[in-house]
Amino acid sequence: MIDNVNQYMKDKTKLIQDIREFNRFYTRLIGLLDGHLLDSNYSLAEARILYEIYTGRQISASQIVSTLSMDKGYVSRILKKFEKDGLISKENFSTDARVSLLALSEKGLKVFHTLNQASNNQVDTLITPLAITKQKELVMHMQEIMQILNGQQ
Amino acid sequence: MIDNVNQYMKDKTKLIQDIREFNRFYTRLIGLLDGHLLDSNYSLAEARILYEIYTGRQISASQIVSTLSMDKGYVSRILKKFEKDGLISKENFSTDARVSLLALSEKGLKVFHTLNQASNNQVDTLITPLAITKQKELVMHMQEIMQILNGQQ
DNA sequence: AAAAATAGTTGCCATTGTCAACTTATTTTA
DNA sequence: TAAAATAAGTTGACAATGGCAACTATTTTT
Repeated sequence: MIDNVNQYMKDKTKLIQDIREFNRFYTRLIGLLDGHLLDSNYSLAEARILYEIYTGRQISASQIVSTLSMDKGYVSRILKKFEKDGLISKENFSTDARVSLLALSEKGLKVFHTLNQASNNQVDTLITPLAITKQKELVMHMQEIMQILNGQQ
Repeated sequence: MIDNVNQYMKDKTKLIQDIREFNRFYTRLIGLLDGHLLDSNYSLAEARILYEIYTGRQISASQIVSTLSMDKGYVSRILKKFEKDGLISKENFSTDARVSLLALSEKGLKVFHTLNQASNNQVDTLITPLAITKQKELVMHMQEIMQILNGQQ
């Protein structure tokens, strides 16, 4: 009985180590990918926010804050910069005057597509050396991980 | 023929989108894990360097620079802080006077273990809700991803 | 032996990010 | 329904992070 508990603990410790190895691996990988994204005038944080606005269409600042776990002051400033650069438009949310809904302007969409294309190219470069079957396996494993960690997709 | 090429492009575009979705997912996850690590006096960059010294034992600054893709000036400063805090010792490398070999001191080891334990606990919390079989599957998928992206493990 | 390259340090500086206080609007509670 | 609590967003102040280039001291290359 005690031995079973011990064995369980050892197994779990091993699993935790393995997960952390992956985390380090992927931290490095993402660091490389994101680092070189910075040929543009936009930082990683900015690109992430831009992405949220793009997919969210009519998203509020506080939604961005919570999905990206960023400081609201920080997000506020970035949004201000986006406005100054003409990347987004704000619209008053009908039923709550505290809230503005954000959307990309023409120009914002253009900037987004540029960044997006750059990111696509990086991932393309990453997987191009792999056989197509390997590429598909890779994605499959990624989706499984998301499924497991999310409960569902 | 042309159709085959088109189909191939479409498939690849889809794969790239899927990979980027995972990257965003994992960026958020790692952000959450690392963010809360900062109850300590050490930043993520510092923790990563500490980890490299721990596992590398007798590692040089330039090795850290290259494995973590960090600026050498930045690394130099962090190492100086570690020395000031008494976390590391430097030893002259016999055959090259430009190089020092770094190792954790007693105290450095203690700090490392504290940070390490905190990280372990976070991962533990992450996977505890999962059935053990799911935990094992999770790790398996992670290892497959590393294998695929690294060519070999 | 001169030139080029490498390891590491330092100064300078811009960006990034955190925290708390504050305003305005909304929701909850008594 | 008035007061209190909460939420959205802004702003000021400031610290932490990190990039870049110049520099010294070695070592390697030509």
